[in-house]
Amino acid sequence: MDSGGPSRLAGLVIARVALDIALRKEFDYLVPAELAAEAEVGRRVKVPFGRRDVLGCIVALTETSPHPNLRPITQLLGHQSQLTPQVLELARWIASYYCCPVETALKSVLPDAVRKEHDGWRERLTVRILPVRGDFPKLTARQQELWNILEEWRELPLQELLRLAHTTTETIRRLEEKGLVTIGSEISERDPYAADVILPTDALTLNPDQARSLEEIRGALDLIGPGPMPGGAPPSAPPAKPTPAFLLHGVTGSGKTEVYLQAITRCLELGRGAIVLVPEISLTPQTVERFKARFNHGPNRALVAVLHSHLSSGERHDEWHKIRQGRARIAIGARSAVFAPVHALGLVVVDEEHENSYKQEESPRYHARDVAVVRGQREGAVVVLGSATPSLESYYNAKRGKYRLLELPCRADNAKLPVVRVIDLRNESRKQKGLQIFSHPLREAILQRLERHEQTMLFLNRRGFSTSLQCPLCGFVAGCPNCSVSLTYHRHKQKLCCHVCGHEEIAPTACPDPKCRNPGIRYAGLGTERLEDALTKQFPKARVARMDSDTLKKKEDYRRILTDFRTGKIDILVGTQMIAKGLHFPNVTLVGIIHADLGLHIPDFRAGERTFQLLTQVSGRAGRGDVEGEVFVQAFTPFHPAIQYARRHDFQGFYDQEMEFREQLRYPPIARAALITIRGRNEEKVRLTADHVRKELEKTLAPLTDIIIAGPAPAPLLRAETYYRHQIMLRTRSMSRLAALVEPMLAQLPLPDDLKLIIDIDPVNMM
DNA sequence: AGCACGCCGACT
DNA sequence: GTCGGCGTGCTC
Repeated sequence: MDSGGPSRLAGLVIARVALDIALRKEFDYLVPAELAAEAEVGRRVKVPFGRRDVLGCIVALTETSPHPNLRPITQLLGHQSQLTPQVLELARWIASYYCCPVETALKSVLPDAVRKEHDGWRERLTVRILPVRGDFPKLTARQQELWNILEEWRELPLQELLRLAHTTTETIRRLEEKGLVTIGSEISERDPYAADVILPTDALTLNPDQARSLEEIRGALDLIGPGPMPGGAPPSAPPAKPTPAFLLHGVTGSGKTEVYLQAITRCLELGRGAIVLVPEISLTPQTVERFKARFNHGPNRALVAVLHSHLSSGERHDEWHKIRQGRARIAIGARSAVFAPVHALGLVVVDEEHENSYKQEESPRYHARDVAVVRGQREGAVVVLGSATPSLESYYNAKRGKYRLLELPCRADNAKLPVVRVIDLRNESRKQKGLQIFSHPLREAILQRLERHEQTMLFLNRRGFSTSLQCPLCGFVAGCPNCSVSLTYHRHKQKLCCHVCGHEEIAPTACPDPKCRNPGIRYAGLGTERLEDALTKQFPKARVARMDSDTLKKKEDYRRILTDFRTGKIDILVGTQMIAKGLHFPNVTLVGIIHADLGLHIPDFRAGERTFQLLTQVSGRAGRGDVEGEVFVQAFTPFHPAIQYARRHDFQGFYDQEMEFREQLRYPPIARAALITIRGRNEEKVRLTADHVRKELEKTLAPLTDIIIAGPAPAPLLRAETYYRHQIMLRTRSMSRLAALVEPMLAQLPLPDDLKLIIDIDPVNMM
């Protein structure tokens, strides 16, 4: 072949490959004839790259390439294409919308466990009985015992057999020699929930609101029609106009999950699969169990596959393949499960759609809820977003008809929403000498619950014992050496900890300033650790447990504490926002929010929205049985709208009020935002570069008439993990137009290599 | 991302 | 005279 011109050989197959390294460039390779039959778009490959081998993914097949001297693909990985065309297209959309290289988007779309060069299947030695030919050989007692067990199981992994029969490999070898069994290596699928006993459940009776919502969703599902049945008619063409996503706004305890479950039932009846997204934190055994209990029984075992970060790499590999091979029709998982390669996708549910954990805080900085909506649209699947406290973005979309609003205004069992009392901590500190952690009414309420053997949950969104360590004589405050925050005292560890970078140091007993050395150093501010301590002192008879990321060291801790609480071994559960999510315990009749305005004064335009959501969610933990619940909200700014609307369970009121503010300042959801951060160790350099980036942006974005460029300004947390950060915020009506202009500009912008530029589209965390 | 090529300072 | 610093550029 001549080496001067492009490769253009008739009948020759050329694969365009996106490599696993983010080069913003795709490379062409020859497909050797012996691989041609199997090479398809979406297949992972190993290719030569320079003097080494690199893994990548075929993104297109062609017959021509502008490049001479193509090298051949070394190897096709796995047994089938790992990326369905739909998921590949989704990755392309993510790259263009979230301004990142396609390679980066592809990385998120396939779990690491599936991207590896070698198959992730677990092979185990397995013992299987053989049909007995001729006379049954004579066996020793031990061998006979073993045979009896094997006759019952027919086939068993060697390790399990050893455990079951209390014997050794040698005995099994004897049976093999006698021709009774074979020992072979076989793929054995891991099942992360193997140990769980899950009893099947039937559909619950819906109340009228639930039934109406379900009818609407079913209607939309029927409209997209049946999926490809095995051997049946081909699937009907997707409707020309996709159904808008549903926003299911249901108060806490309104039975949203039952609506999802019954919608999924219809989806399965249509021969289609479903994805259920839940925030990582609520991906508890209870949640998974609820889905498995409804769908994982009868002839259709392994219908539900689970994807989340606590699985081992091998478990994740196997769960993913269950979905890819069509053995699982329902994928349930956190953020990245939105990419699950579900066959004939019919329904995507995003539970607690307002949750910030759906936003990935590293590139690609996608929002799983928004990706779900886009995926649904493209694949003609129905999307249901559910929340008791929808994000303003979603509610706004519902108001202007982009989503269809479904409402569940009542609790499913007709229980009343709890009575919420707001306590003015300013008055309390005047009445009592100094500030008490528990106001008088809250203390009385706790005592009452202890007497009545009812349970209490106390919520404080701050870990540790004290927020800061201060010397009252010289004014010294212990700060983090790497970040611009003060260190939190953790008494149990006897350490000062940075909640931003994880830095820890021994807690001093005197002022560390050599000129001061004052032993009267003070710990100020309140965290969950101190709250727990105060409880055990003030209510010595109460059994108290704390749940925050400090007490959940092991995988099982979460489950253990919740089980203890459920079974009544704990009277009072203290925790951070971890306890705000989806847990329901009928015996909890009191919820106390120790410091409601903690998150209210952080410099973030969503501070009010977050507080409203948190208060509403936490309040929702109270009173789900037949006893009415009571909530005490302690606050220094009791008349703040976020607190007052939450007190009245008035989402609509909060929305209207908050939207006025967003409209005035043209903040999301009125406009869309993008946050550009420049970070580096030299603050001056960061500042100057940020100024320069702004000038470049002004030029590039001139065609956008509605653009607002704010900043650069120091990030609210100026220094984090030793890096100084300055930010520029962009706002516009059309993010896709902005992204299309900004991405190429940033890609070719020369930056000093000790600086990094990060672009975050639709940012959630402004710090 | 890696790795080579390439052009200027302190070593055998 | 050579080893080695990391700037620039390339890999189908």
